[in-house]
This record gives sequence, C-alpha cells and structure tokens, in this order.
Amino acid sequence: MGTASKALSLLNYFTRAAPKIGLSDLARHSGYNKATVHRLLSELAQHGFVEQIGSGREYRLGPAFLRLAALRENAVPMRELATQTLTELSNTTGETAHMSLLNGDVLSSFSYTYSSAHGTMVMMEDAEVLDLHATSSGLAVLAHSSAQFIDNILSAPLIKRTPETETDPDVIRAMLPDIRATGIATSIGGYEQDVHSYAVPVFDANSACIGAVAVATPVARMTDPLGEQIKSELTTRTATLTRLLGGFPPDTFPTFLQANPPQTGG
Amino acid sequence: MGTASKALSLLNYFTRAAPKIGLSDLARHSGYNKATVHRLLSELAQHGFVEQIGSGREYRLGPAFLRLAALRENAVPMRELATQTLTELSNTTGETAHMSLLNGDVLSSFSYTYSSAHGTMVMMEDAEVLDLHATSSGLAVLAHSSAQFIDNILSAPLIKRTPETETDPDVIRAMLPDIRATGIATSIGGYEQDVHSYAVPVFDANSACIGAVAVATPVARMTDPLGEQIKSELTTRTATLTRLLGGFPPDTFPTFLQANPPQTGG
DNA sequence: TGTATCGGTTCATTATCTGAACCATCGGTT
DNA sequence: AACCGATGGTTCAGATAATGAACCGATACA
Repeated sequence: MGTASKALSLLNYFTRAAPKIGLSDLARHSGYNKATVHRLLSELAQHGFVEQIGSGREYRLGPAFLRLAALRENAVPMRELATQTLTELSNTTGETAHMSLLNGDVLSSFSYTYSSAHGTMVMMEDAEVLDLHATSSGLAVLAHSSAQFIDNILSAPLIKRTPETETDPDVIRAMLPDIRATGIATSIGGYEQDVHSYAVPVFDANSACIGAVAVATPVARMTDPLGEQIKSELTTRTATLTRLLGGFPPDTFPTFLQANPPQTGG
Repeated sequence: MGTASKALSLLNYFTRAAPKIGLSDLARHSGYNKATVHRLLSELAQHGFVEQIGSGREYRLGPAFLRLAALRENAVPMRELATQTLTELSNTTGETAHMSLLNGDVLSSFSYTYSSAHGTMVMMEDAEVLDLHATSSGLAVLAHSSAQFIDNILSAPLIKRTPETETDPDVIRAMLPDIRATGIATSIGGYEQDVHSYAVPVFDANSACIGAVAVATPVARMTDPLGEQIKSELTTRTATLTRLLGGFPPDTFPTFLQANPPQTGG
C-alpha cells in the first residue's frame, strides 16, 4: 500500500462516535507503527486535514474538509439533486428516504429526508457508516460492484449488528445474483432491529456503483402493498436521479425498472 | 517533502475556476513527474478524494469530502457559530461580513452573510481562495503567524490582483507590526477594486491564528464613522467568536479590544 | 500522413519510509 | 517520593516504496 493511502486511511478512524483520537490509539487501530502514524498525522495536519486539540493531545479532523466539500459541491451539486429526490420519495411513501455514498470501501449516509405522515420514523445520522453486508444500501452497492471489491469486503470480519444480521460471507454472496436481477436489495432488521428497508443502486458516468438510495420503515408498518409502492417509487425516482447526476446504469442493470427506456443509438 | 504531503497538495489545484484538471496539467502545475502524479491520483481516487469524469479523462474532487466535512462539522460546529456572529455583524453594520479559515497555507472563505440595507453589496463565494498578501483577512492572518510562515508566503510570487495590490514583500512585512499593534488589518481595493475591508484574526485553543473575520464595503460607502463602527463591532464580536470556538488570543494580542477583559488567575 | 497532445505504464535507481528502541511527561497508586 | 503504565514524540540504520525518463496507444487536428 502506498504511503499516501496510509495517510488517507487514518482519516477513516474518525467517526461520529470517536471524533478525537490519540496517537497511540490510532497506531493500534490502524496497525501502523507509532512513529509512522505520527509522521502521517503531521503531514495531514500541515494541510489542515487533522488538527490537535490541546497542546500535545488528541487529533481530530481539520477545517480543510469544509473548503474541499464546498468546492466539490460547487463542481457536483449532488446534495441539491439528492435532497430533491429524497423529499419526493419520503413524501410519496410517507417514510424515511436516504442516500448513501461509497468513499473508497466505506459506505456512509449522505442525505436523508423524513416524512411527517407517522408518529414513528426511522432516524438517520449524517455521515453514519453503513455496513455493506448488513444494510439494504450496502447490499445494493455490493451486488453492483466488482468481484475484487466484493471479495475484499466479505473477507474482512463482518460485524453482527443485530441477532438478524447475516455474517456468513457465502450466504451474502448467494444473495447478490437475485439483487442484481431485481435491481432491489432488502434488509429486515439486519442493521437496526425493527427496521425494514429497500435500496437501489446509483451509478456514475462510468456505470460504476457509487452509492444507493433507500426507503426504510419500522418493521411493523411494512405491508405488501406499501412494499410494492416503495419499490416502484424507489426504482423510478432513483433511475432519474442517476441520470440527473450524469450517471448511467450498466448494461446488466434491469432496464425495465428505469424511468425512461434506454435509447438505441444516439 | 513527504509523499503524503505531495498527494494532499495536489488537491489545492482544484478551485472554483478549475474544478476539473487533467493529469498532464496537474503534473505541470505541481512540478511533479507525470507518473508520480498519476500514482498519487490513483491513491486519492481509491479513497474517494478525487474521481475521474469520463473514461480516461480529467479528475475532480471526490465525494469523500462531503462525509468528512459532515464529521468535522459534527465535532466542531464552527459553521453554526460563525454564521451567527456574521449575521450579527452584517445586521449591525449593514455590510457584508465574512469569515475565512486557514488550511495549511491556503486561506479560503468559509462563511459569509449579507445585509439588505443597501442596493449594492460586496459579494463573496464559497471556498474562494483569498490571497494572504492582498486581502485584509490575509494580512490579519499573516500578522499573527510565525516568522517561518510569513517568510514562506512572502517568498513566493505575489499576484497583483488590481493596480492597488501591494506585491513588494518588504512593504507588506513592514505593515505587519501595525496590524499586530492595533489588532485590525485593512485593505482598500487590493483584492477586488472598489472594495474596502477591515479584518481581525481568529485564534484556536493554542493561540494559533486559524483565520479571520472581515467586514467589506464598497469603497465609496466607507466613511470614517462607518469605519469606526465596523472596527468596533468587528473586534468585540470576533473576540466573542474566538472564545465560543474554544480559542484564546495570544498574550501579544491587544487585549483592550476584547469583549471581556482577561481574568487574572483562575 | 505527420505532429502534438493526451492518459497511462515500465523499471532500474535512489530517496523516502519504516519501526524497534528510546525520551520526557503525565496521573494514579502505594 | 518512588514506582508504574500510560501518553505523545524522536532517532537512525535498514528495508521498502517513490521516482522519472522513456515508452505505449489513443485521440485530435492540419
């Protein structure tokens, strides 16, 4: 692995739950030598990607991301388009809609909208990391990723979030062809107990899967008719979003689901 | 320079004006070998920090920044506090207020608010890079930075943004003691013609200068009374903001400007 | 057809990164 | 006060990964 990758991978250990991390902790988690981590952190700090809190204390993410995120959003106004689609989805289904994006091999929530139709709703958090094996969004992404990526993810230890979480790589692998064929991934209580969700993939201009859009309901509220409605709204609106973002579903993606049938030629 | 720094420094070439950059361009601008740039970009791409647009085409900033910016904002809710201060500033002065943050050696606009008091206002852009030598914010930051940092900035070529832009390092250096003594930096038409601005520095918990808050008016509107009012509002409110952000002005910073006089002991 | 780009790749050379062992410091315990 | 087990940070010989000139294939243009 390249040195730059090592530096960048350190950033993945900062989460909502662990916004500040000490040098030794980071060395332990990453498996790198303390001296290495220190040097990488120094370089990251030089560019504002991390910063130290007290004098000689823990590290946290730096202000550079605010600038770069603004530039990214200016170049690719994803959030705006996504929020629009999600709002439509949560309005028409009366449930929570969210979009997640793949950053390297980390899938994290990007945007979400709630409906005011019910007293209980599935709640989301910004930048929450979604397990690829334990969420409908994760499965949707996995199903449309390269064999190498799938191997990479499934060969790592799979966390058992709930009693319902499937952690057998072979079982998960066996689920993917069906997800590919239908274009829809499902999760019932695999990530959070009492949450039932459907997800469909989002693709970029190279037809690579970059994330997913999902609609989640409390398990008790998910009936067959609601499920059908959600799947229908989800597939058509997400197909539109993919196109708005400049992306194209791959040839293998079930086209009967798309909002507009593909043009022959052009 | 470390390899990680080289990778990170590539990100600085992406701007609002140049959101997409090709491999050869990036190699030229950075001065690194094309093979090196390619390898670094590949590593950045692996982690979602850059992405390629078509098949084998230009690069742009990746989606990882959205996630990391959300985490940063969650850990350090700067934007919220800054926006509040800026809103007060633009309301009481009737002019444009903005805050900039230092990322490594790049100062960029972070947040800004307008007033509706006049028909013409100084306009700002998100993530706009502000020249350290040619803006009041930049001078405020420079004046409270280390000698090494100042040397580093002033030894590089200084862009002449307008006919009024001061580009002589020695002249700029001679301005700094006065800025340090008064706590306020001024720029009249040095960055954008017809813009007069005052800026004061913001400090972190280590008393390092992390950015600046400024109020900018059209040159024609800046009278002595307005200037005095702006400087007064700017210093007191920014001192409060620094404290809210968990920072402390250094001992050398003129304390008579601060909102609350420092406590002896504690 | 010829030229000048482009993005991307190769591989011997070499510069950079690595990591065990080392400080100095801090907080808690005895 | 002495000890312990942490912490963040530093050193330097040896291991490893970064480097860059030259290369390739593709594309665009005249």
